[in-house]
Amino acid sequence: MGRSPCCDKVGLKKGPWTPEEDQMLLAYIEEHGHGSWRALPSKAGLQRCGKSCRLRWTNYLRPDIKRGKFSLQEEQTIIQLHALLGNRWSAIATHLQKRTDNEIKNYWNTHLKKRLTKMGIDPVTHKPKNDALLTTQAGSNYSSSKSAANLSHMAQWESARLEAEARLVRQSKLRSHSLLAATSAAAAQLATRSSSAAATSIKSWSASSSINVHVDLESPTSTLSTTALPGNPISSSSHDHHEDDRSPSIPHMFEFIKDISHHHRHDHDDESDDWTVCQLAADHHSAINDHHNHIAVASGGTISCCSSMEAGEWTLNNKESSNGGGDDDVAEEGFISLLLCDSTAAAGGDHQEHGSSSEVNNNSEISGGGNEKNSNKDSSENNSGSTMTTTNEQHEYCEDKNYWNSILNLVDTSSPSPHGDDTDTPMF
DNA sequence: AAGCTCGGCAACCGCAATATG
DNA sequence: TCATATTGCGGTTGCCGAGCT
Repeated sequence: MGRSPCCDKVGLKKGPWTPEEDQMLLAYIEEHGHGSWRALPSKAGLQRCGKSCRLRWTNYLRPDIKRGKFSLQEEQTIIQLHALLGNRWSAIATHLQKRTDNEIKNYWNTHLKKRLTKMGIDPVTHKPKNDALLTTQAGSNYSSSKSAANLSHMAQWESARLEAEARLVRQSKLRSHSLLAATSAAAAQLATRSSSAAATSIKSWSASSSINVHVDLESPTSTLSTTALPGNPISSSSHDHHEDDRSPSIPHMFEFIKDISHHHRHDHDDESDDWTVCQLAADHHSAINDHHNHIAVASGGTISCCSSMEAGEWTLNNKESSNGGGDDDVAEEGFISLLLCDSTAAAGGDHQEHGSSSEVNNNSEISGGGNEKNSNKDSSENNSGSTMTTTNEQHEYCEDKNYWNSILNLVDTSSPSPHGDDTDTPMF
């Protein structure tokens, strides 16, 4: 049968820890390690439950915890990651070394959230709060499309991201089990399974973000189909799109990330990885804007986007990279790092392998910025005339980019660096 | 000086996922 | 396979100190 009953909570102390208790816990863990938290309190002579001990250790006593004021860099990272991950504090904490999820959560709730709110930014969606107002008041096509774009951009972003994450995870698993994963049959099977995983993820995400997304799990072509429900302008579908679905939001997000990277690592000699990712991102957006595009993320952080006139079918450009198999955490870590253009963290990801013909990025266009990149790709690969759309997108894209710039700039100005060494770092 | 309000943070609670017998 | 323990996580609470009236 199951395990022995859990510790009863009768007679166990609650509330703030005393220095003596801290000392007892520390001494015990230093000597024996924590092992089983359930058994620890009695062994250590503490009148606490194991859960309380674990919490105290992980959030306070652990020696590798950095305490004190958050640096500007840390604030930036938290905001970035929160925009990407939402309230997944533990995931955010993994990217902020020596900070606990609890600390980050508290800091967000007490500082950053309020700051964004003050600035008129919804801290949940990271979008201007007056979007809805604009929609209802203006009523013009442009305003509608802009607000729809703003509404949909996070949805599209999340959908694409989750799909990519799921694909990375699946492929990592697959590769760890077989060296023959590169066969087309395996790739097709992988695409099938990852679509389901992504669909589940998207369902989960849409539930948490109060956005209704219908996921068609029955597609015989392994198509991830997310269709906006009536009244919801959001659609991340690779098919079944409507006019309103076109959104410049993805590039603005990626441009945002690109700028973060450019700023954060401006002293790096080789920024090609950053640009590669951002170029990929821009292409990714182009692919999404095209109603019939394929997006594939191969293992090791290699992202491939390929365009097709065929109705939304997800394909996988299965590129074996040199870093071998990895576990799910590594895959996710790599992808998040990829999103953050953090080549240091993503060093194992070989995402510089981007020159294959199946991929659409082209570093020679870097200096042109995201707009040019998008339109270049659109014009070269999407022959379904999108000139007008592209022009509008560029306009809205610039506004969206300004939005992200303004967020971080305002955060910057409203939060003077405790170190006073960030004056040369315009956030974006 | 006393009372009140508010912000920050440590800790608790409850749920979900995972591990184990 | 199932039941239960354990662990991890995110939301929430409540204490405490600082600032204000």
